[in-house]
Amino acid sequence: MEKYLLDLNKEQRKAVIHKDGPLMVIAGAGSGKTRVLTHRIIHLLKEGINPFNILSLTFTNKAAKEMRNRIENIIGNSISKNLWMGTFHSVFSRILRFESEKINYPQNFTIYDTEDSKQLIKSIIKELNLDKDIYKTGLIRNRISTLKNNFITYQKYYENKELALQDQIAKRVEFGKIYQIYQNRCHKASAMDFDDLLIKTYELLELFPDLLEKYQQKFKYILIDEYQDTNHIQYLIVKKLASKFMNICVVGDDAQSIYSFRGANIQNILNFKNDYPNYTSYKLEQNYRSSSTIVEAANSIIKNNEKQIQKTVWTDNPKGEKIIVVKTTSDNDEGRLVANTISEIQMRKQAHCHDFAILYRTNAQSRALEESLRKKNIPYKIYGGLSFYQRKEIKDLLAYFRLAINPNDEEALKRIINYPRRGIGLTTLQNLSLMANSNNSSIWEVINNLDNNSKLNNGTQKKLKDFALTINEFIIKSNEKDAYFASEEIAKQSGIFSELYNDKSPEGVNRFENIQELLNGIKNFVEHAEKESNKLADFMQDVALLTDQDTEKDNDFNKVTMMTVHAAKGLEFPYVFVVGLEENMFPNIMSSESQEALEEERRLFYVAITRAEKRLFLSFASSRFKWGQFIDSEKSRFIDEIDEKCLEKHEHLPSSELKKSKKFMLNKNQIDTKKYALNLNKRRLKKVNYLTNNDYSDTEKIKNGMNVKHSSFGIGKIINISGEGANKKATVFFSGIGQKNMLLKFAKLQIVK
DNA sequence: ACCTCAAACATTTTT
DNA sequence: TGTTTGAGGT
Repeated sequence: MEKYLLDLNKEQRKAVIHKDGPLMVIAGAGSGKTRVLTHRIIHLLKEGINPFNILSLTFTNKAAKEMRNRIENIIGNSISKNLWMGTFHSVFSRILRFESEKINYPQNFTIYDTEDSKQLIKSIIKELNLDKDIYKTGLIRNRISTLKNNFITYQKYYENKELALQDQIAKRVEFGKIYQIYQNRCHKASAMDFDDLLIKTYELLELFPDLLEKYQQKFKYILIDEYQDTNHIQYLIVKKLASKFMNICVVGDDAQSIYSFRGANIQNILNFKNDYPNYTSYKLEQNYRSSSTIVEAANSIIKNNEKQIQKTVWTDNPKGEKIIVVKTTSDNDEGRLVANTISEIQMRKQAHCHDFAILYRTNAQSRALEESLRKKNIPYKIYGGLSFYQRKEIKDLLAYFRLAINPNDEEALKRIINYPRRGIGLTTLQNLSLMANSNNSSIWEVINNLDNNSKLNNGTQKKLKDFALTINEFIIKSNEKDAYFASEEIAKQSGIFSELYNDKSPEGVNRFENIQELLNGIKNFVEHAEKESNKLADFMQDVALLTDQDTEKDNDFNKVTMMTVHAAKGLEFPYVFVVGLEENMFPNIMSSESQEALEEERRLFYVAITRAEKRLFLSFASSRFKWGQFIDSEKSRFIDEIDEKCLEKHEHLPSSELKKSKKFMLNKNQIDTKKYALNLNKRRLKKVNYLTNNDYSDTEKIKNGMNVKHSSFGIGKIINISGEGANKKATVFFSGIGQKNMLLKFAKLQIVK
């Protein structure tokens, strides 16, 4: 037997060497799902299948990368690099760029991220003069996205009475109009949102039989990871592609389907047998990851769900220690508990930071945990939240890049037309937008073809012409020079570089460093790219599809991982903390209405605890700080669903500094109301301070040359005074920060002698 | 056009 | 509690 088949168990091996035809692998948590996929691909290659004929779709870029690496290690880079491997979105965007003219898009189309989509919807709602309290941008975007994921275009929406009725009930009668305009504007901007990448691919295959034939021939073997999380449109595409050779292999676990909010349809995996009647299926039920206690606990939870494919996950692993469940008084207390436990285990067992993960239901929970870890000097990394590419300064610079590649990109243009300041304000932009809409062109086309427009005064026209000149130069540079050269030029000439360089505040310095990091990344890209594909457009192709996990830095290696349970899917850690196990939190309040939603929360919890290899810690707080006040909370029902004999329950006694006020601890409500009152008082005090300051401040006494103290900037020197009375202003120089103009009325400056 | 502060608002998960 | 929006002033 070949070496690569030796380290597989019987079932795994059957799945790997299965001949042609539809194949479904139901893989329980920790049962070696990725191993089966990679080995199957290796097996196909060994059997002489051309790597160009294999399409492997994963859920994240990271998973794709990891698979490619594993395959490369066994079979070599020259073969593995030719595999089609990536997320649905990245693979299909590549195909769409290749075939773009067929669907009437330029090759350099932009990919709008969620924020771009929201901004566009916001402007459409404004232009239509609709009530923004009824038409909430987030909701509208979600609805459009859900419709698209179910392959309901705006045309189909108009034909569907039931959907129209839903919107009538929600008093959003203009929804269809917004959807239609949104779609047209995206097209006019040569932009696609995430969902378009799927829809347009399907349309491409539907409208052009020759293309369908071409890609069916190309992708003779199709493998799909995390099949339980595919949505309807993905399902349709795959079905079309696979319909000729039927060599489709799907791997998944219905018990880990957690993305229904994104349109994932658990029916896809449950109905596989109907779609492909002559299918074969294997079940991987042996768990290699977790202690038997953890496996048993996981089983006891998931059996509460009604809808599922029957399977029994078991393990040969030792029993291990019991799962610790701890009740804490507050979210901060929970944070301290986690931090203390981590450092304790680290000392006793010589575990490394990267052995630990803290998982939570919502991103907002990271704050309290972060604070506790910082206090204990435990290094950590947070995934999710604001990723590198989402930061303002990065998005600003990227917007210039986007414009250089596709000047019709409306959202990019709006973002930077007045950043850095060049005196093109809201009124001008509104005018431009109106003109663009009326002659059905893009804003850029209006700006680029200005000839003595009567609606704009001469000064404004001059500014716009200058802007057009700049962008046109960027277009030329990005076409002619390599990505690094072009991006550096753009960073400098746009004014972003100096804008950030001159900001010497700590945040400003950080922003400047981020810009440099981006440029370094581009430099790296150019050094590794082929000559013919080292342009800025090549670099920008996938940027919108990158996430936090794809940009891991080297120095992030030995750190405690903090992430949402969703983000933890597919990962494993020796020690796992699942925090915030409270009703309305986990299960989340948004999911409490329906049985289906609750079952999904349960699957999410199942995913959470099956991440753990050795030890699992569950915690909940009886009170949590939210929206500026303490909210009482109850233990999550999921804890009670776990088999008692797997658990060891504790109540966490707060650390020493709180023990001093022990008498308050007798009644948690008491301490909460106390804290709350204290907080209120603080706020009131702030207000009073502000008022009194107004009356008795040193406003009148402050003179040029004096040293003053500011609450956040520290000591500075007055270098200029202007205005009188309430409008009296001072220019103050703070060392290390720079000059600031401030109204004395508000600045609360104290004279320093 | 730009700047500032206070009021209003908001948290589910993400390619 | 943080962040975004809007009013009102320059």
